[in-house]
Amino acid sequence: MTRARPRAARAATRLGDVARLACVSTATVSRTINETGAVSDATRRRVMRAVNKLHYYPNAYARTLALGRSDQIGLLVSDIANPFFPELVKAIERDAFQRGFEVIVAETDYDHERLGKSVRRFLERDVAGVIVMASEVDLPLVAGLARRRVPLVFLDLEVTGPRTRTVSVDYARGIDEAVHHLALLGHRELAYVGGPPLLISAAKRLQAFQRAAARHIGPAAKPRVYEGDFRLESGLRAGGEILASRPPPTAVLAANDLMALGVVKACRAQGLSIPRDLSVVGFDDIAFASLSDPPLSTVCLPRDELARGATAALLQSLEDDAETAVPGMVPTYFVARGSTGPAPEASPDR
Amino acid sequence: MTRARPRAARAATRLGDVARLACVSTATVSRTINETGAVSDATRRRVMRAVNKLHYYPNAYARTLALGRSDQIGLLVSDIANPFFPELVKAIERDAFQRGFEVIVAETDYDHERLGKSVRRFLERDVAGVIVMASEVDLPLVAGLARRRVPLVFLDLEVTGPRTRTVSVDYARGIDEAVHHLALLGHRELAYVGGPPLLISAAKRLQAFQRAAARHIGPAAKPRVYEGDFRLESGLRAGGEILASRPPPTAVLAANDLMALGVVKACRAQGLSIPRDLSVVGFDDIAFASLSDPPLSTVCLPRDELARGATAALLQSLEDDAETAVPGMVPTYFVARGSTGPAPEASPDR
DNA sequence: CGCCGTCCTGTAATCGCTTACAACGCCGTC
DNA sequence: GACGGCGTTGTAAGCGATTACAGGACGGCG
Repeated sequence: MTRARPRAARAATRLGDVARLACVSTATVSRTINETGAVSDATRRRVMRAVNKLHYYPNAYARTLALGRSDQIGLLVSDIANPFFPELVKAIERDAFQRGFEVIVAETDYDHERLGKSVRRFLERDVAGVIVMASEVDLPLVAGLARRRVPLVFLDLEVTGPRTRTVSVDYARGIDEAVHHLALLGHRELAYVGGPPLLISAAKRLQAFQRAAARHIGPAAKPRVYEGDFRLESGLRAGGEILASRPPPTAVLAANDLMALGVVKACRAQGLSIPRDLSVVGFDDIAFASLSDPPLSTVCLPRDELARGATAALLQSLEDDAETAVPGMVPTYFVARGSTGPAPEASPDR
Repeated sequence: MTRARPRAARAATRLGDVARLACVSTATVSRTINETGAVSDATRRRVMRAVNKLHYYPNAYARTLALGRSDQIGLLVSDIANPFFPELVKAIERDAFQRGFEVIVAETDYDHERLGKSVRRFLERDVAGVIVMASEVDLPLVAGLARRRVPLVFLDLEVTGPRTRTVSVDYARGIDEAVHHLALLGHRELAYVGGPPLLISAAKRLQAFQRAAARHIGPAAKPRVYEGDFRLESGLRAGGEILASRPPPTAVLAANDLMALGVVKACRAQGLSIPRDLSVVGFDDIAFASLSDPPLSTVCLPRDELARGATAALLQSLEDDAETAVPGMVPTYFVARGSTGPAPEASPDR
């Protein structure tokens, strides 16, 4: 258990120490360091010398407390081990840093309890705003943030409310391109590996897929849909089921690259060749999509644009208090690589 | 620039508000919430009701300031977009959380200035300790932390000093296994793609490689060494150079998987087949090593063990003030997959 | 020479929480 | 009935910064 951790023994030097050494008041030291208020050259030099001599640096907690604001923004993601996220985190941190903010990253691990803890942590830290890129958000928790009037930005999740902005993803375009590509290659029997149906982003991807299938394959097409959880293993499992199904589909589209790679792995395990026996399309275009075996055809969701949209939207919320939420929209587009090819000649029946 | 951000308008409810509503003193509320000190049942209930009614949560900054400690530990990594790191971060966060600590992750991006900023941030946050897994550490910065008597744990970097512990990596074993494996397959001309030579971890890997080559190929073997920077692009570049060299090597070992995948990509770009034309071995065993084309033979550096070793070492530093640093040692081992095969029959000359 | 504005600096209140210390009520004991 | 101890609660002094406000020095001007 966590108990009785003692007050830290190491005593950092404080503003007062610097003040004493420089023979000035703490107010003057503060003004010098923060360049707020006039300080004579001679004094400034004296103070700076003391600062350097004592290796002083301000205590962030005291500073935040006195200032009444933290210049931190929270970023809530599902799973940093999913390679989609580090790239996003990096891009957001870069953007935020330039504007004078620091990012606290919290991970939900697709788990409601952890989500709750993360939100609480954000509140305790008094974040200036929160960017959410995790589908498993529930409303009570959003309410917690809204009550504190914390501006929110949802990525790929159309949540509306005061001080709430949205950067959404145009799934339709990229997925439509992908299905069109498959249709042109002669595929008629498609399968789809989706995310947890309760996740809105998963539902939207599925819907985009079904519309595209109806359009490009035909309204009677009833592609089979398998349920995954966005992790590789679930793609592997779904891949096994897909290969066992009759008639077997000739192409599979997965709701993210990890699951698509899982399907690929399942095929390899059965000695099948991609794209000869099965075409596979992923979603996200993570860095490894282009390195897999074979390079994965996928729908690219550009991280940089998402990040830029997110920080822009959040800062807009912070500056204007205006409720004029201009929703951002990030496009997606299909990238053809090696995992898609012509449909096999004969399908068993039909 | 960052100026004149106003004090936040949203007023959070404070301890005092709860106290007033519950008709008790702030001391009692604090004792109730933190379960420190006796509080009668009736009072506790009254306080908790007020807490819930007001949606109160404590202000982390004030709390930290009053407590004089932060229960945060710093984690310094080079690059979270390198897939080796998220897994490590995750494992460390899990471990630390169980022991009541929170992790602040800072990224150096292989850059000294950012390293400096990160260290300063740690100091301003008064972290209880720091775990470092980034090779580009320079001593002045370590000194900054040491001066504050902050316990340090270095992963894969034998830094000695007071309150400094080390978890090191036994490169020799895995790399020796890898080279032995290549030698058994008949390879005689090896090439190596290393990291920046100034990075100690890169130097150690190289040294382990050279020793292994001398042992398994012969003391006269002079494998060519190419310099990369641990990023995929540098492997791609090195791969190009390797393929252009005469006589071409028959096997390449890279100092991490990303560069190895770069080499693979370079081969594919030239229409060469792996492992028929060239065997490639990586290092780290990131999740995608097993999914690349072909699955990458690599030396596994187990993240979980590294994380466990790190948190264990840090907590030991925090609890005992003893200087009895028991250095941890994490093994590495070779994993044969599809990117290594028999050496091509005829080599052009010799 | 007195007054006033400008610059610089110091005093002290404040941010929200923890906690040492003191006070109080209640019981059981001698 | 006085006293000591225990359990509960309140008072107020920090934690280390920021900053409103006041004061002092200095120079220019009438």
